[in-house]
Amino acid sequence: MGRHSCCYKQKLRKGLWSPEEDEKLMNHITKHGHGCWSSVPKLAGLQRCGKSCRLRWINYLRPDLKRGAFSQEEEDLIIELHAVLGNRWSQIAAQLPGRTDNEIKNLWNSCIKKKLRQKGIDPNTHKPLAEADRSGAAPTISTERTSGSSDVNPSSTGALGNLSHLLSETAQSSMLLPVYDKNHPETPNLARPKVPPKELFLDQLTTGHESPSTCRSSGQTLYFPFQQPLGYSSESGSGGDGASMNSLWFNQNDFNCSTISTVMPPVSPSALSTSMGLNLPPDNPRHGGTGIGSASVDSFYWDGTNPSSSSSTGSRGSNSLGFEPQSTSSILENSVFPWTDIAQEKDTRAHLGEELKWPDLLHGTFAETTIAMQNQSQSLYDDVIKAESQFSMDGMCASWYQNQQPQQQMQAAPDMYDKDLQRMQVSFENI
DNA sequence: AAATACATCAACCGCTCTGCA
DNA sequence: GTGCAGAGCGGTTGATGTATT
Repeated sequence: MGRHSCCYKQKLRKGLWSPEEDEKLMNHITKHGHGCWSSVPKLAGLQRCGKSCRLRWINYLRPDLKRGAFSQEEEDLIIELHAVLGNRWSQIAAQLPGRTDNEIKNLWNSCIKKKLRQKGIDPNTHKPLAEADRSGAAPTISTERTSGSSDVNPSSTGALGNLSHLLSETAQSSMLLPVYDKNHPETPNLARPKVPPKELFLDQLTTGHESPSTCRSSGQTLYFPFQQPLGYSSESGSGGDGASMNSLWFNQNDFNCSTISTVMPPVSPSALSTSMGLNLPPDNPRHGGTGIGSASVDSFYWDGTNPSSSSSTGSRGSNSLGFEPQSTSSILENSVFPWTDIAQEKDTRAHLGEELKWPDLLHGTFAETTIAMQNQSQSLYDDVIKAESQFSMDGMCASWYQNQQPQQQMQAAPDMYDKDLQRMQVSFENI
């Protein structure tokens, strides 16, 4: 264990940051931005390596950081995201405004893991411990870098692991997924959104004509425009008996769009209905989110070309669901992100109650709290914008995407998706 | 009150990825 | 195509705080 290469050149400080160091770094970045991190310590007058400065800024000094305890909603979201993403903390953190990957990682390792085990859930597989034991399978979400970092192993268990089942179920759930067909050049490739949109449904995947390999997130997350809340219990009061617990887990037989959609914040069907212009058939329990396995979605599409109409062209069948993308602010106003208020409230309480830390003094905790409250909506707005920019689907969003996305983001899209698409492709080949 | 165990969290380390010359 | 440097990520460690004995 040697000192990091960038620290060899000179004797650099290590360990905890002093208030003076924090202030120097804060002042420097506030005035000049961080620019090249390796030059920050020199410019800021710090005996630290750039890496250390970066870490300190990202994890502690950044003004948009949310401090205080995690809300239950945040924890639930982390669990759901972890089920899909594995130990990709940075991607999980991207879904939690104001939270850092380090913070989430610590929470997971110190707290959530334990809670899940107490509930009888294997934190690695998100399945009941008993079931995991029976299968004798190794944890599907590896914690060892040598085994391909922390990717979810789709060949065994876990949310993505159920994708094969999902694909086989798509006769009853023609759900849109980003797909790419190299044999069909006209197929809209997400990586090249200028190609005209074309609706592709999951059932096309099952024909073997389509590969999901264009669905990719690069340091980002897969996004799906709908969400069924998963049943991870907020409370552990049911005890550790996996059979009696009220928590739900990702079961291979239960995987469906709700599982995939866990990468989106929890959104109730009603919220979708009211907030996103999603028209849910009132008497169709399949859309009611009554539980895992009940969320199969019939032809479910997003008509980006006609955002004002919920009965726009392209719907398939009488029970097709047309929904329209509304403005993000509208979505927020309608509480599509239900944790927001709760988290804010809890965070505010935490702010008021907890001992002031040095950065709080630097920023002025109370002022920051107020500002944070004021900025929360904007922050979430930005986050959603970011999320929307990362989400793209064939046929569903291409035209909307073209209308909404800045040219820069469109150009960035190809690279955004390549890596994880490759991973997914490999995974699918192994199914 | 002291010792010990446990929990939490900030920071470090090594690795991979990416952009550039 | 190759090598280098910077950025970023995830795993791990160690210090500190808290609870328990």
